[in-house]
Amino acid sequence: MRTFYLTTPIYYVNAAPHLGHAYTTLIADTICRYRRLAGDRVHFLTGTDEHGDKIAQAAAKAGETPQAYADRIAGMFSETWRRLGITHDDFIRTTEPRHKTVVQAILQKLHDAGEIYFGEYGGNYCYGCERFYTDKELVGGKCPDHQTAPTYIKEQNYFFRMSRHQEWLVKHIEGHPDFIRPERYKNEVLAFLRDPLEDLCISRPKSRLQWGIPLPFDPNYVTYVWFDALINYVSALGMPGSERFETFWPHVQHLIAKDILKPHGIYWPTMLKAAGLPIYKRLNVHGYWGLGGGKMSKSIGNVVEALALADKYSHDAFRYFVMREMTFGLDANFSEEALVGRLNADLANDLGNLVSRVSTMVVNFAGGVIPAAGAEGVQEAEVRAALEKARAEVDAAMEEFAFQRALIAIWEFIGAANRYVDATAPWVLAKDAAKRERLDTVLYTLAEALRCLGILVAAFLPGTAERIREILGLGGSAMALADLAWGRLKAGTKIQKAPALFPRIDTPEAPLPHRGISIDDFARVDLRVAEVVAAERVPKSKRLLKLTVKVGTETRTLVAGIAEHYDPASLVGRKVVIVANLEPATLMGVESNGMVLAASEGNDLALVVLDRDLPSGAKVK
RNA sequence: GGCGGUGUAGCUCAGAGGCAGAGCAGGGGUCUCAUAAGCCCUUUGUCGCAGGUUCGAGUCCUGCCACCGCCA
Repeated sequence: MRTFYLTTPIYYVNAAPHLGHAYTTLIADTICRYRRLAGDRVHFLTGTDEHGDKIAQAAAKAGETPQAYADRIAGMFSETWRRLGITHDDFIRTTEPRHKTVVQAILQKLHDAGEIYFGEYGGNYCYGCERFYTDKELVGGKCPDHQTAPTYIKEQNYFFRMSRHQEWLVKHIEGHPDFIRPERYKNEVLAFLRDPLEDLCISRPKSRLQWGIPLPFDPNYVTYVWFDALINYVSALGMPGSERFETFWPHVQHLIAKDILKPHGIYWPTMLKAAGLPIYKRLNVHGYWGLGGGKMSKSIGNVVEALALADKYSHDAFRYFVMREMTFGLDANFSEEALVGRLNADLANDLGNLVSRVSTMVVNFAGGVIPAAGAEGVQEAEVRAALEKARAEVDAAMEEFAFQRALIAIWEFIGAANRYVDATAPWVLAKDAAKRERLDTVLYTLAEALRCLGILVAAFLPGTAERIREILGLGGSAMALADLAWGRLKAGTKIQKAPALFPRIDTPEAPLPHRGISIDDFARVDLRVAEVVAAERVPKSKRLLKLTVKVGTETRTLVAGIAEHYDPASLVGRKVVIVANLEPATLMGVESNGMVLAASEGNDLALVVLDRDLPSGAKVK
C-alpha cells in the first residue's frame, strides 16, 4: 500500500470561491479519489489563509471582527467544496490554535538555530499589496497594481537567512527532475536561482499589523504572510513527531497554480530544510483559465460566473470539462460553448448514449436480466484488450497529473464499446432464436464493459459512476481498481433501463458560418426590392403564403413561410426584399421563384422592409 | 532591457530532418439498440514572415513580426 498526501493551497479569504479555486481543488479531489480506488492510504488537505491587513480592513469595512469575517468566508469555501462533492480529509484554517502552535514552534526552532536575525529595512511600501517595492518595480513612482504612491517606511524586522540555502536547493532541483513539474516551471525556478537569493523578511511590527500570529521570541511582531501560510501543510498533520505527521509527511505533494510558484519552489523548501524537516516530494503546478476565449463565443463575465456553470450543467460535466480541456501545466480557455460542446459530444453522445443503449438492449432482448456469457470470440477479446489498454494509460497518466490523457484513454474504450455494439448488432441476433447464445455473450460483454467503465470514471465523474452502478444493481457498494478484472459482473443481475445520464443541451443559436465569404460570393446573390401585388394562403398549409410580386416590370410568384405572422391582406402594396436569382422550387404544389427576406428569433418573425420608399426592382447590396 | 515560451485545418491542439496529422465543427453514406445519438467515409493548410544549411526543412540556423510568461 502506498501512502499519499496531497495539498491544495490554502485560499485567501478576501474573495469568494471561484473557478480558479475550484479547478485546483477539483483536480486534487480527482487524484485523491483515484489513489483511494487504487487502495492507497490518502490524506487530502485544503483550507483557508485568514491573516493579514487586507482581511482586517475588509472586516472593518463590513462592520465585523476579523475573526467573524474569516469565519464567514471560510464557511463559503467549506460549503462550496461540500456542494461540489470534494472529498478532502481535513480543512485547515490559519486562525486555528493547532496551526498557530506549530507556526510558533517552527519559528522558535529556526530562531534557536540561528536561521533568523533582526535587522533594519527601509523601502517603499504599498498598503494595498502589503509589500515593499524596489524603485525599479514601481511604475512612474506608483504601485503597478494599485496605481497609488507607496509610503516610505523604515522599520526593524526579523529576517530568515534564505540566502544561505541557495546552493543545495539548486542541486536538489537539478538532481530530482520530478521535484517541480511540469518541467517549464522547474526551469523557471532554476532561472530565478541563477541570481543571488536574498534573505526573506518574515515579520511585521504589531504597531502596523495586528491580525497575525505573534512571533514567539518577540511579542511586538507578528508573522508575515508566507511563514504563516506555508506552514499549514505541516500544522494540519500536527507537530512533527506525531503519528499523523510521521505517516504522511514523507509522501507530501503540493498542488498550486503558477502564480505562487516562487514561495512554493523557493521559500518553502528552504524553510523546511532550515527547520530540520524533510522537504516535500513534489510540487505540481498548473496554469490559468482564460475567460471568454474564442472569437465567437459569448464571454463569461467573471470567474464566479464560470463556477456557477457547475450547478447549471451538473458537477460531473463541469469536472469533466475542466480536466479534459486543460493540459496540466498550461493555460486554457473557459467558455460556456466549449463546455456545452464537450457535454454533448463526449458525455451525451459517447458515454451517456452507450449506457442508455446497452441498458435498453438488456431490458428488451434479455428481459432485464444480465445473461451468462457463452463462448468468447475475437470481438469480445478486442473489447477486453481496449479496457486493459485504457486502464494502463489512465494509470500512467494519473502518475503525471495528465488528466487530459487519462480521459482520452477512457474515451477510446468507450469508442471501442460503441463500435462493438455496431459490429455485433444485437438487434439482429435477437430476431433469430438460434443466435441466443451469441446474443447473451454480446449483452454480457456490454454490461461488463459498463461495470468496468463505472470504475474507470469514478475518480473523474463520481456521480456518473454511481449512477452506472445503480443501473447495474451495484449501487452503494465499494469500488476498487482491482475490480477491473474482467468477468466479475454476475449473470442473473436484474438491471434497469437507464434514464439519460447527460441530456443533450440544445443550443438555440443557429450555427455561425465557419469562414467568411468573399465580396464576389456575396455579389452572386441578387437581392431586389419587390412590391407585393397579391397574397393568399397556400391551401392546406399552416405556414405558407403564395405571393405575387412585381420586380421592376416583371411579375413573379413566390412562396414564403410567413403565414403564421402576417395576414395576406396586410401585405398587399408593401415592399419587401427578395432573393431574385434563387433556383425555382416547388412548395406544396406551388412554384416559388425567389425568397422573401425576414428575420426570425424563436417564434418571432419580421419581414425586411425599406427605410425609405424606392421603386420595386431596386437592387439591394 | 534580459531570458524563455508560443505561432500548424473554421476551433482546440499533436507532430521536432524523409508522403502535413488527431479530436471537434462541416459534408456524404449507413444502421435502428440508443439522448437527432452510434458506425463508416470525407473536404479544408502561405506549418507567423524573410533568408540560409541540406538531396530533402513545421522540424536545424539567422533575422524579423505577433502574442504570452518570468526577471529587471
